[in-house]
Amino acid sequence: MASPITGLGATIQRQSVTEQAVAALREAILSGRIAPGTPLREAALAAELGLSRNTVREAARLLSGEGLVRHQMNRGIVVATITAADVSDIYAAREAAEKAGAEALAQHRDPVVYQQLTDLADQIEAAFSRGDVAAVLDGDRRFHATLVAAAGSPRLCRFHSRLQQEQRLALALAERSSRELGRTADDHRELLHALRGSPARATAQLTAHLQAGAAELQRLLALLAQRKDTQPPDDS
Amino acid sequence: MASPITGLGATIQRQSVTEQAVAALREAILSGRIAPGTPLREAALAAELGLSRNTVREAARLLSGEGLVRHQMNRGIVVATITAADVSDIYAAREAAEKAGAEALAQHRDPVVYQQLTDLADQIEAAFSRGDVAAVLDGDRRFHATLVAAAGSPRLCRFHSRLQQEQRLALALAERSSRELGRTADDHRELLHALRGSPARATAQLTAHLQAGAAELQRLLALLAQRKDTQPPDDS
DNA sequence: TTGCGCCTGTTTGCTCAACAATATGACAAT
DNA sequence: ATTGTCATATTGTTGAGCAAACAGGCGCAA
Repeated sequence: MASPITGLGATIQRQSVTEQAVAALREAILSGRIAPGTPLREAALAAELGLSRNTVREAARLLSGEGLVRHQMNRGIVVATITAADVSDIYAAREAAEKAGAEALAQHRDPVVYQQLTDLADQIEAAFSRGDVAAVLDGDRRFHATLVAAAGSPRLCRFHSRLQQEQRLALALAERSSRELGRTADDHRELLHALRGSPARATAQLTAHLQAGAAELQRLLALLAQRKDTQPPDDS
Repeated sequence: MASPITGLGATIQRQSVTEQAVAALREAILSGRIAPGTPLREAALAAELGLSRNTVREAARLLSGEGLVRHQMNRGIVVATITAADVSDIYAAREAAEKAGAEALAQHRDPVVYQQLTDLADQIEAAFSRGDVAAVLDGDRRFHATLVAAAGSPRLCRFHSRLQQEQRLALALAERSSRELGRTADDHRELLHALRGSPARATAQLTAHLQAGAAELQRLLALLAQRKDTQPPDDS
């Protein structure tokens, strides 16, 4: 209707200051530069980001919708913290979403998706063998996101990516923490193989994969908590 | 830890003005008092609600996170509209969530949940037989919410209720529109029966139930759109 | 010591007023 | 019919400001 010339649809998009603030804060939080539990002082943020307090407040409301931040009446904004209960909840929800993807994939058997998954499994393995933890985690995220995308539901994808975001928040501190994720070596290959098989096998393997992941994250979380308890004064 | 006396946990909670505004707007939107597609003028809203424009903006950001409202850069806030594509998306996502609930239920077979579902099915039937459309729809929502709750994942529940909210938005206008939902008579009894049976039967029936619902909503939506096209000047 | 009220600085919740940038619709010019 | 121009409405964002709520320290009484 409006653009019969070329496929240039929604290419142009400006970013409001608020949106930029959201992006900046999200990045800072997810990268672990702002630790979970940290109170966010509005005035300080406004000063640091070089914008008004009102704008910061709007940004915070957006982030609150993403679950990265929590508002406490008259007490301000706090970076969300992920408890053990949250972790199991997140993984339960992920399982629901990814099972939908696996089932859809088992039906349409789209070769493109399989190709993407194979590539990602390769990338993960490569990253793993060269000890690039961040790349492994990123690959893992994309692998599972692709799986969910196979269901073809944008809302499910958004939900899932929100879950992944929260999960990422959980290990924001441990992001570059050693080889705790030893299992991820060829786990994805195995999962991919199962995804090529019968639906039952696929979902079973998926469940196992996720439960292993959840358990591992739980363990890592407990470890971190313990470390925090042992050496409270860490300021240098 | 903090309240060892009685189960009074988070009973006390104040509502900020912003939250009240959110509640008021949400109610107005879901009840159909503000039609989908309506632009929300900040100044007008501020005046009507008796608060500042900035607060309205914050509330809008919150609602945007709920998907009830959309922001368009320099063009303002618009009540979200649900397209046919959205409807199928919503139902696909709902299916994923509710299947998780059905599977969990098939495992633990919690009699309490079955009881709740039975009660709700009764309520729905009663409401249906006395022609109370709103009550039928409400019962339907609660039935499916209870099913999802059986999975025991708060995040999944929130996601599902958000989906239901969007769905509700879709038929905000048609809420009291006749007996279009004839099928809902004992459909839930049937579904409940299947939920008591094997997991396979349960999910199959659930899929059927939801697809029927989606189709019906699509039809109703098309009908409304057509009606809109036929008599554009409806102002009396 | 423990518990209590009181005071004080800090931070939030919210308002108000203002201004630049942008969109929108009408109108004139081509 | 298309384009340029312009007035108007609305948004994006700022900055200041104030009342209320919180947090922590201090002193006083039990």
